[in-house]
Amino acid sequence: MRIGELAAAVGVSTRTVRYYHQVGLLPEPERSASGYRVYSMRDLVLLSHARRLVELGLGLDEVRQVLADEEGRDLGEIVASMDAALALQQERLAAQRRRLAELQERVRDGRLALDDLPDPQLVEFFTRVEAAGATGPMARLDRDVLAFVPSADASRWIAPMLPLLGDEDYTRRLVRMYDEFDRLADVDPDDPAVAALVDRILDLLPEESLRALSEHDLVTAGGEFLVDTVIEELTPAQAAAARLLIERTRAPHTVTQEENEE
Amino acid sequence: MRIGELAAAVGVSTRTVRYYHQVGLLPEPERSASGYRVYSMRDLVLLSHARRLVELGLGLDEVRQVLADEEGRDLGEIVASMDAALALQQERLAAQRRRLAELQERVRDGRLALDDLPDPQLVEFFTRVEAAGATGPMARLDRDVLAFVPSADASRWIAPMLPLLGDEDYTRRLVRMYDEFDRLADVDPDDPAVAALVDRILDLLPEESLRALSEHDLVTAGGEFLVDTVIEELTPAQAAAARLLIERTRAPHTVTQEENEE
DNA sequence: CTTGACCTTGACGCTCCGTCAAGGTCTTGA
DNA sequence: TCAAGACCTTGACGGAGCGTCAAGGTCAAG
Repeated sequence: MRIGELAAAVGVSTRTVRYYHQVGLLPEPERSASGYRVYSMRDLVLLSHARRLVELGLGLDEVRQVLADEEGRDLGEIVASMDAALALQQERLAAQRRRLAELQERVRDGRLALDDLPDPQLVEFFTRVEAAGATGPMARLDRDVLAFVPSADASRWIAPMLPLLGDEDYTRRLVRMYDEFDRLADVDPDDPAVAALVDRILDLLPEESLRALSEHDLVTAGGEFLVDTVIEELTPAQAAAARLLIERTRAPHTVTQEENEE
Repeated sequence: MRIGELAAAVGVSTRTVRYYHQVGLLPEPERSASGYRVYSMRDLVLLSHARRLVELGLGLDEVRQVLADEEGRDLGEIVASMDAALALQQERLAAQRRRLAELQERVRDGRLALDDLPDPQLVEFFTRVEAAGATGPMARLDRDVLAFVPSADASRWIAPMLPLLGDEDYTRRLVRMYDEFDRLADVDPDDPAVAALVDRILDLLPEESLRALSEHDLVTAGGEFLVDTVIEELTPAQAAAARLLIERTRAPHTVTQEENEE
């Protein structure tokens, strides 16, 4: 039997057989006068045994060990650990399919799949706010941040605002807020418009949102760097506003003016 | 944000991020004066979105397509086909675990895991025959052949002999048969011992086995080459015996002498 | 100023083979 | 008998998704 026949009989390629010789998984057989490999039934059995193990998922070196160990004693252990690994994979697969189903659902009814917010409440919030006209850089940045922050935190922050979106006037003011933040871009950091905007924001956001933000804020949620990164993307005046906002939410926000002396 | 922070935030290595740039999965960000890559929140969101898709099992080029399609319209299709693929994987996993469980069982009680016969009846047959002393080359070859032939065929051939193994005398004669086949090695192909052994074998094997062998013989079961290969492993006299045996089982074996004029 | 933690590009390694390439060999049919 | 076509040989590269040096340059802290 030559290599092609052997390979065909077991259902692998000749390259595979040669590779198995190369890595010592199968013994090199005798050669014919012309240098061809000549195989026997023994090789056929060895190869098909090896393939069974490979197809069960063992790596080639594990197979080599099993084939080398005339007893194959610890094959039991190997199999047991493989089974454990498979069970774990099954769980992961099931979890993946669950997530896929979720994603599928989101793709179907809400069409924003790309920027993939981690929570349906966030999706709803930004869908509505963007529909109302908040499409500038600051709205985008806000959305990006919320897409990254753990969704439990983010929704604690956003959820209290959802009912308010029924009020058209409120929504308009939210949009204006984003808008004014954008327009802060070219302003001087010491301009009173900065503090004024922060005041308006503190006024606009529901208490619960502010409390959620202060208790579990960006620093503890996303790591220190997150705040820094966000602020670095802003112009100086915008950065000043952001820092001020954070500081004011951290202190009980009812006590606003006394503590801030800068 | 520099590459290390970005990577840590998303939970990948810096090498991964650079690789994603290299393959165009993520846009190269701005560089600082010193050449460091500087990332923004946008990149953070893009990367973590990409990772979600990768962890769901998409290949990197699929992820690139999804990210490139700003709309991501056919993401629905992709997700659907992925789900199908996952379902298929789940089935395969389940099947693998079943096979693993079988193997585990075989490893536990019958310890012959190495030569891994495909059928418990074959295992029993050879366990008993070898225990009775058939350990020579011919017995080994027979086992190898049976290990390779589809197990349904092989067991149709072997099963009728199992009950006979209860008879010690019968078993002894089986062992002698293997033995004599081995001792045919150095004999001349024309020696009358060849035909004599074949007669004894035909006499010894149960009719059902012979019928199974003739109806569904090695040629149709394992392919032409199998017979040739086996015969090439034998000495001339053994080969002659094998050929004679095959021929005699093919013809109704009750009519033995008349047809064979060679 | 030195250390140590980062960053840069470039290159090789890993698994399990697939896929040429550049030959030599065997079988078959005209 | 000779050519064609199917096989065989070794050797080398490719590839998916990064890990892991190597040989430098940068940055913050002590």
